[in-house]
Amino acid sequence: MELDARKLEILYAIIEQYQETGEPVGSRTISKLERLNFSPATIRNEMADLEEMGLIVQPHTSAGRIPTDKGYRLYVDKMLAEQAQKTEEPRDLPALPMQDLLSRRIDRVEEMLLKMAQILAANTNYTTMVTGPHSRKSKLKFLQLSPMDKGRILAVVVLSGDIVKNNILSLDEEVGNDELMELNFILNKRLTGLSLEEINLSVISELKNEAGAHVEVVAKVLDAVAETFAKEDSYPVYTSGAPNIFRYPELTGGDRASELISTLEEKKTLGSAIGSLPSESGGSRQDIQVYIGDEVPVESMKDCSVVTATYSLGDGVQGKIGIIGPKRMNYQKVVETLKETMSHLDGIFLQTEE
Amino acid sequence: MELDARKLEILYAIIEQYQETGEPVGSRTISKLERLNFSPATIRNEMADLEEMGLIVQPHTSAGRIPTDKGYRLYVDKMLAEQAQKTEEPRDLPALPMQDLLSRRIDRVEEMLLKMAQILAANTNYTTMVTGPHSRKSKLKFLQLSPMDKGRILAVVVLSGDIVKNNILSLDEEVGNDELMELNFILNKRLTGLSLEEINLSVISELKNEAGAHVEVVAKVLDAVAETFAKEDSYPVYTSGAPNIFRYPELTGGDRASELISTLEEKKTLGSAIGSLPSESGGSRQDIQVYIGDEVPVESMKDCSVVTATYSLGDGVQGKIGIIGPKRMNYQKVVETLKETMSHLDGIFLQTEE
DNA sequence: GTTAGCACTCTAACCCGTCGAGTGCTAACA
DNA sequence: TGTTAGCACTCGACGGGTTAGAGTGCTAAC
Repeated sequence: MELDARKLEILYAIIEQYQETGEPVGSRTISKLERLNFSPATIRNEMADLEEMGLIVQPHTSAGRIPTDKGYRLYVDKMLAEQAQKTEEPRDLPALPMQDLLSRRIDRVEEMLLKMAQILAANTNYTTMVTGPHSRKSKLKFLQLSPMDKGRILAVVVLSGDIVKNNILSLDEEVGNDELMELNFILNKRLTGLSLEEINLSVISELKNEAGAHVEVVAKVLDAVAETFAKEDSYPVYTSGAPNIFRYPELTGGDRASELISTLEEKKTLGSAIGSLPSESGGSRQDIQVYIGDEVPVESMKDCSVVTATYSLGDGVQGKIGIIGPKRMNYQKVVETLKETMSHLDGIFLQTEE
Repeated sequence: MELDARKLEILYAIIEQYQETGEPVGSRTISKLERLNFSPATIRNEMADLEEMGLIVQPHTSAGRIPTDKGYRLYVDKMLAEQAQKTEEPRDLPALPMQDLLSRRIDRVEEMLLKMAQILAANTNYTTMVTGPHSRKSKLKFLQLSPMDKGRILAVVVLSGDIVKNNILSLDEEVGNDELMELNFILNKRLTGLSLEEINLSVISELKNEAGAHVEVVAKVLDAVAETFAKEDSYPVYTSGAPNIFRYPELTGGDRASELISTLEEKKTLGSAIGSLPSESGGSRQDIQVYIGDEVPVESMKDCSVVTATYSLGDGVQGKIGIIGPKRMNYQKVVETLKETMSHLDGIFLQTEE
């Protein structure tokens, strides 16, 4: 079966119509379009072919057609190819209010990411998630021990990408102020610039030697450092716009809504599922992936599509932004919005890193 | 109309039955209970009286009865009074797995609160929210400036209650390491132990004098301190168990589910609504409040009940824990669980503050 | 290759009768 | 006087039958 230009036109028309209404699209509706001014009967013939090719289906006999995953895939691939062509976008989308993010003093990356998730959710009417920045290649930028109370010190650990984490350490022994300064110096000297793998036994034993009496402190600090590197909770996940799923009846039937909301609340699972998706920075500079239906690696999202982008803070530190919506989401708008967001982010980092 | 003991018994029986099933309760069901072994007709007479008193209603003619807000209120007040009586609880509830929290090194209060919300949600099958600790009387414990990159320094601000916040400050001028140490010393000397109100103009101008050339740094640090004190985002709100609302059909009909989830996602609004509830630590030591239906100060929760407890980290630093469920929630269990949680918390803080 | 016509199918909406749960009322009973 | 049995009544839930409308596939004509 040949997939000629007209069939494609019809497929796209069905997809776009279905995106708007969420209702199966009939032949009459299509035949009313200017660019496809044929009689319903003709359209029906073509639709039968499209169905045979597995691009559309009928939910039941005598209903209109809706696109299949395969149909969407065709549509999306075409669109992505076209987007790659035109380097300069007409940018007729309403500009995102990202200026806020830009102009604000960006002191905590995490806060900015949450804000970004919120803006994206509000603008797209889909659900968004952002994984915090992380990296295997991430390095220790510096660490700082400060006295707090009797018996407790504050250890601040900073990784590349400005990932900051505080740890309050309770000590059994008493450590004087000067000694703490000394420890600070030693620790930074030995550890700064190292990645997690590079902090091996030999480094540790050297450190312990130098630390002299304060082995306990060193051990606890190293724990804290390890924890900062560790995925488990230095891998925050921000979500926003969860209630948007209620806009799409096909996502809220049965227990689906409950399952989706649960998945979104379980940020750890979500983060590792989405965060570990490959970021094939192969071809284009813009690294945007589209997962449709069954392609989504999360069980409860098999009725959804997910569009992800990878952002990068330099030094190999990166994270993912995901937009989660119904399979009939407006891929075009989502992809463009994400691209725009990525350039904003680049702007911010050029400015910050300088 | 007299509200005698038997009427009360019947009311309680209706409430308890309705808690289990969520279905209107008929006279036959009640008459089958051992302690109320009367004929359905007798029960019906009593029920008619209870309805006249506004304690129960029929959703429609010829349906069973369900409790009104007023009915619940009576029930809850009675229960709270009884709880206040017996000082020693039999504690037949399954123990909460709070040991994890206790045994873990508590380095970040916020993390512990989130964990607590999760445990409570999992144990009660309701939705929980916890507002982060805050206080008008909160004091600056200490602050620490450290060099990060060229032109940027890390300012760590610690308030009483171990509220820690990081701020990355971008400076126009270059500040040497020794100068930074000096600034550190000056700032801590002047500011440690002060509350937000006490950091007034005279303190600030003194500081600026002492700082000499580095007025810019001082200004930015003060900004950072103010921000840490400020409610807006040092007032985090953690929620957990949002999907639990789907267990209760009366909360998910129509757009209610969507509105509830939205409210839970808008943590700021939620936090200020719940967080600003009075914590009348008047009578009992255990400060537990129950809000039923319309008493809940959040529009989208008028079909819910909310039970709150106030926790306190000493030094006037406190926050709230809220449990959100249907009006037919198991108040008894929720109140007891909250009480247990509060004693756990007390345990943790006695240990920490020591 | 396109179109009009037609018979067919399926869903959604509606009506209607039935069933069962539950009520209120009354009259009889202890 | 409080309790109970009996009875007529009401209402929601359920199932079946009908109808209206949307949309299809097929065939024959253009």
